[in-house]
Amino acid sequence: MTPRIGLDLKTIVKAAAEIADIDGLEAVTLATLSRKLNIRPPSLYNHIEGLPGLRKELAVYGIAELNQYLSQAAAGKSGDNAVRAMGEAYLTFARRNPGLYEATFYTIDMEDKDIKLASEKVVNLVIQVLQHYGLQGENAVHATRGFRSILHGFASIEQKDGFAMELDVNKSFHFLIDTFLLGIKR
Amino acid sequence: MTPRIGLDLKTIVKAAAEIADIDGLEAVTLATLSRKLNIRPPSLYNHIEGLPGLRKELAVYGIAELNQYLSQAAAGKSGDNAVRAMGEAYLTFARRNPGLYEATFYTIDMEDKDIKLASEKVVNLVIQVLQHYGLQGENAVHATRGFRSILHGFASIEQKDGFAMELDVNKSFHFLIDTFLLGIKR
DNA sequence: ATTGTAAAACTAACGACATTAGTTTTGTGA
DNA sequence: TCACAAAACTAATGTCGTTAGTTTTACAAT
Repeated sequence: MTPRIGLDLKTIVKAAAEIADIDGLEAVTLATLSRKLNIRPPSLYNHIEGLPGLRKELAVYGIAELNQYLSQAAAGKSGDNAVRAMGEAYLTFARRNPGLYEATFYTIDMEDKDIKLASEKVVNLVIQVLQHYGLQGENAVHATRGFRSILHGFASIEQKDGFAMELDVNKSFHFLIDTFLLGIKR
Repeated sequence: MTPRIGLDLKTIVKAAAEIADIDGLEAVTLATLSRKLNIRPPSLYNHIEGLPGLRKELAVYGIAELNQYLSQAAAGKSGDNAVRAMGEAYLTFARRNPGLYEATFYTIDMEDKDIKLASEKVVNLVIQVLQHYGLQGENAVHATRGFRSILHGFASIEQKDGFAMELDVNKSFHFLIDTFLLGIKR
């Protein structure tokens, strides 16, 4: 006896992502979300574990989406081409989904199994691409951490309007990726 | 006729910074802050313009503190030594003041005069240090943006416990700085 | 010492929010 | 048609930010 089907988690999380992208991550509340879905706030508790649960689901969804972007960008490429493509894809994702991107690193619990699993996929993808440079053992991890730092740092600062000057931001990004590629071939 | 003196802004902002560093930036509310200061929440409105105003003051204070760290680190040094010292100082600040550091880039209004002023000081300091490498015009700006991205990205990911593996985080940071220094000497 | 004054701190109240408890609705499978 | 379990609901509570209006209080001029 399968009981009635109401909202499903995917619909809820996507609605939350829309709010985050349009009005900012702070605007994602059980109140705004329930209004968008035409239900009363307590009904959400049938699907998520309160506001913290919603934020977690949003983070998992965002990390999975980011992984999609990166995988597709790197497919069929290697070396500098792959690295550049992944860099572009990362920035594109962050620009197209500012709120969802913010959710992927704001108030996330790294101990959580789902978060861990989704994150590992991204890390493994980057490690795989960087293997082309023949980095030995520890250095492969260092390089991966460095690449993530560069991408997140740039995307994050850009999102906060942190690049004050007029100068073309895309050029700055390419400069940074090139600097990384040069430095990595030590 | 100078009226009575109550709390001053510095005391308030420092108390807020303590809450942020101990319990996280989210825990900084007018309620928790007023409890810490032994006053009622509405009294805070005599000093700050609500919660948004408090967050702004916290950001300005944090950026100024960061600038202190960086200035002292770079004093008397140049080139790679200065860059490395600033990198260390940046990370040290973020580690010692996690909540305050987060406040420097979370919900900040870059249009705000005070925020702009404090930020420019940091940017100018970095530009000054990077001049040693003889970067021409645009490239100086690109390099500055890149350095900021690296530092913020690394500090931010580390703070969220984003570096899953056991491998020494400090080594990763040095690897990244070295990569940047190598790449910058193109 | 006394007193006026302006800032600072207060009480009271409101609306928005997350959350819990308990009730009603409803779709599906038997 | 009907049982039932999930889904959605109403009602209520406590916390928060904020506003309005009142009281307190320390300093400065008398």
